[in-house]
Amino acid sequence: MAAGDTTTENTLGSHITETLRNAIVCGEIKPGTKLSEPKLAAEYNISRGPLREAIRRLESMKLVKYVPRGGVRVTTLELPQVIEIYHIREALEGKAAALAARNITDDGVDKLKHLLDLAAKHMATSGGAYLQADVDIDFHYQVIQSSGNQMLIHTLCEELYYLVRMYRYQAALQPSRSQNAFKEHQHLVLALEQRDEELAELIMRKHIVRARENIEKQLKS
Amino acid sequence: MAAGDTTTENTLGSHITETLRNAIVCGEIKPGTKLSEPKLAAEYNISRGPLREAIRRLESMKLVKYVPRGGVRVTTLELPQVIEIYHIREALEGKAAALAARNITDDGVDKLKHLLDLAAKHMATSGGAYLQADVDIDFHYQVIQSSGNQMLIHTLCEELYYLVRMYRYQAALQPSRSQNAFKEHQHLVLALEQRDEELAELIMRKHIVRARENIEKQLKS
DNA sequence: GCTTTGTATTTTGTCGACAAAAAGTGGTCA
DNA sequence: TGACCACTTTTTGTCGACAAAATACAAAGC
Repeated sequence: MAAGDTTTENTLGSHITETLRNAIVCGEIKPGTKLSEPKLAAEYNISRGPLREAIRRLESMKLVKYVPRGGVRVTTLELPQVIEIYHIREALEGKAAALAARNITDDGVDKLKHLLDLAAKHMATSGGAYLQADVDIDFHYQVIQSSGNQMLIHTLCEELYYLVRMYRYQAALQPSRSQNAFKEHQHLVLALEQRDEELAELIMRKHIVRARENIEKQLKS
Repeated sequence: MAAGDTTTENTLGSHITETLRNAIVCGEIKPGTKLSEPKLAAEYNISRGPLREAIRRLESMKLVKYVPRGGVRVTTLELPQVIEIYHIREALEGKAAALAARNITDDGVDKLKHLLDLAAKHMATSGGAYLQADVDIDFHYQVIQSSGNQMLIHTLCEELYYLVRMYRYQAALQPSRSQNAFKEHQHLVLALEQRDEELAELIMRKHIVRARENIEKQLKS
């Protein structure tokens, strides 16, 4: 399983949160579906209390949209929303890269290099499908973690990234940009190794801008 | 009342959320306090159901910290956390300014100019206390709204800004930087009027960097 | 045939109660 | 005196039930 999974908390509420979160992210519960509390409670053999707690948490991850007295519906990701997300990623991950350049340890750099190695092997064996693999997301997670900014880490990894994953599952990105994306990651590691904050931020921002442009281009067909 | 207040939703849960949110932001419930569910429920004459819903929402605003089976405590803002927040603001509001330069209407520019006028009057009458007034926050809200990015607007205005306000209430910022901050706002409006994305982003980022540096300097005494 | 109105059903919002876990209390023994 | 243990109290997690609101549906009127 990829990075970023929260530890289980031994309570029904957090367990059902994870279950529903995965189901939504992976598309098992389709976008636009209305989440009926009685049905879900029956399905998972729990009462509505913990279920409502889970729904509130999914709401803060923006995976569902809640209308008072109207129930909740699974978020539908249309192109405009995806573009919005990528603008936020550009700003936030750019800053994360800058902070990482300031705070990353030699050990952290090694971890990133290791992930690049894994990616290279993966691309060699599976015909260049870098972006579809979890190793890409793992790379971004590692950079974010290296920023040392706890609130930034939480905002990105526990709130925004579930939406990113959700989009990936339903978009099934073409691997066309894999070669470029991989090289951009290599550049970023170089900048981080030199502790160059401005360059790291610039590279990360361009990386995400290109990803967004690729999505826009792709979704016009 | 300042901008950014959510509309009431006619449900006990959202009502108690607003009540508690205001109480925490204004410092009526002190940082570090444990929120006891039975006591709060008795105090506000509601059951624990809606109260728990409110707590989950406050959690997503990062106003309280929740430990499973350990209850919730009101967030304590120490200098490191405040610095983290300002780094995120720098990235997010910088991007908001850039998007605003792209999307703002002439009407939006007029609104910002009107806020500058209000600020000028306020400074003239109350001896330069610009930053302490809500008109400063209103200005930032208006810029963010002009970005047109709904998710960015929500992230900043409904999640991050309550923490910013909370810090303001407990820090009682000195008005020393008011003159400079006001001028920086003027510069930003100029850039927005010219629809210069890069300049708007740069000005906003510098503006927030300076605010952060001011806080760091001030809190070393 | 389409709209509208009134009824039935489902669903959400809210409550009070119980069980398990945590925190607090007091007493015993080294 | 201080550490450890048993017991009590409080608090959290969970459940089932009820009322109001929303939805679905059927019959009546145009």
